[in-house]
This record gives sequence, C-alpha cells and structure tokens, in this order.
Amino acid sequence: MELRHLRYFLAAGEALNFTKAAARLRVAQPALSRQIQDLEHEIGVNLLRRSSRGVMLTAEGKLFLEEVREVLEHVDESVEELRALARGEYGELHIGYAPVPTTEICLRHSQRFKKPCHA
Amino acid sequence: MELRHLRYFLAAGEALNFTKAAARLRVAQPALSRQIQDLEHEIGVNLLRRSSRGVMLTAEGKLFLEEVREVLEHVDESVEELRALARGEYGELHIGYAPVPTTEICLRHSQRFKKPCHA
DNA sequence: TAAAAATACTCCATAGGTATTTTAT
DNA sequence: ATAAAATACCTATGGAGTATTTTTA
Repeated sequence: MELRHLRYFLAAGEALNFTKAAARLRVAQPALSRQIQDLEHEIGVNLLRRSSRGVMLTAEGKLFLEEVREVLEHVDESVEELRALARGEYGELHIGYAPVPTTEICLRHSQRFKKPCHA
Repeated sequence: MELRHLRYFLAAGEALNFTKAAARLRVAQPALSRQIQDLEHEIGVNLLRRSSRGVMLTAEGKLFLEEVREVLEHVDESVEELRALARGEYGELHIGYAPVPTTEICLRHSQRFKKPCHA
C-alpha cells in the first residue's frame, strides 16, 4: 500500500464517481479504478459499491475514509512543520551565554517562539 | 511522496546505517540511498547527515522520524480496524426489530461489541 | 585500508494511457 | 441510449539490482 492508493481512495470516496474523481486527480479513469481494486484486494475488504449510476461507500469504506483523511492530513502537516523548522521559524531555542540579557536577545532569534523568554 | 519513502526513512533513522537498514528492508543499499535522497529533495530538507561511519539524524530528521512513526502506525491500525469491522467483530449494532428481545440476540451478532445492549 | 555511502548503468515491474466492452438505468 | 465502471492491451517511467567509485576515519 502506498499513499497513492489512499489519495485515490479519498478522491473517489469524496466524488462518489470514478470518472469525476479521476479528472480531479488528473489521471485516466481506468488507472483510478485499478488502483482502488488493488487497494481493496490488498486489505481484503470492499470499500465501495459500484453501479452504473456511480459509487457508494460501504460501512467499511466510510470508516476507512475518515482514517485516510487523518493520515493524509498528518503527512501534510508534518512536512509543513518540518519545513518551518528548517527555515528556523520554529523549534527550541538554546542560549548558553547571553551578555547583558534582555528580551531583545530572544526576539533576535525568532518571531514565533512559544515558550516565555527566561534569558 | 509515497509510504515507501517514509518506511525507508524510518528504517534508516532507526538503524543509523544505510547498509543495515537496507538489509532489514530486504532491498539493496543504493536503492535505499536514492529513495531517501529523493525524499529529502522533495521536502527540501536534510534529514540525515552522512559519514563513512554511518548516519546521524539532523534536528529536522528527529522531528520527522517521530511524525513518520505515527503516520505508519496510524495506517497499520486503520487497516486492522477495517479488517476487524469487515469480520463483524466490531462496530455499531443496529437492530430494528427483535421479537422477544433478550441479551442473546446481541451475543449472536458479535463477541466484542462495546456498547451495552438496549434491544 | 576498511567500511559506508554515492554514482553509473541496466533491467523490468507496474503505473498510467487509449480503446473497447460491459452493465444498469 | 446514455453514463459509468470494468477490461484489454500497450507504453514508458522510475524503482531496484549489480558493479564500481568516492569518502573519511
């Protein structure tokens, strides 16, 4: 299982229509269909009920859709948090030596530090 | 980004040695190296510091490793929960009609229902 | 020089595309 | 007859393997 399977399932579970979901994902409809078939086979559970009028979520599909939303959000948030840390906007501040300590020293390092300055 | 990148990073971040991590993942060492390079390029952050003695996590890498652990655990748990639901071991129980209702009716449906039976 | 990671290249598995068929309304 | 999903088949991207080079304790 890869994030692709989860992203595709999320799109299909929201659109409730493979053709529209595929368009939103910018892939062809059969590609989406097969990825979701593969996902269902791998986990061994039917997530969607197909018909010529579209798609319905099964009870299992409803549960999994919520989990998938959380997982994908968690991934996105983690990456954003990581980039913010790398830009130095966020994280712990370690000051070992501060001549004539004032709050100015803290402000020099970050606009967004969370803990109160004890320097 | 795919789960493969996260799984590989987790293995490398735990083993702190690409060769050993690759062995654990049952892939060749260059395959692991390239996937992690790709991951670092995609998110634009160095996660590991390489040396001929092995690997160190950067501050960013430490943070991300924790998030990745949670994400992968969440995925695993979701799938297990889903399979349990499909096996009928878990989930809500809806009874619309129950002639001569007794607790026996509830037990017939599930060994593991969580809510008390109100039938 | 030994141990580990990176690079070069080759191959192939599979994701994705197009065309078509099946299905249900 | 129409709209949607499934199937068949083909192509090609990129993931993974082997061999080799680079790097640094």
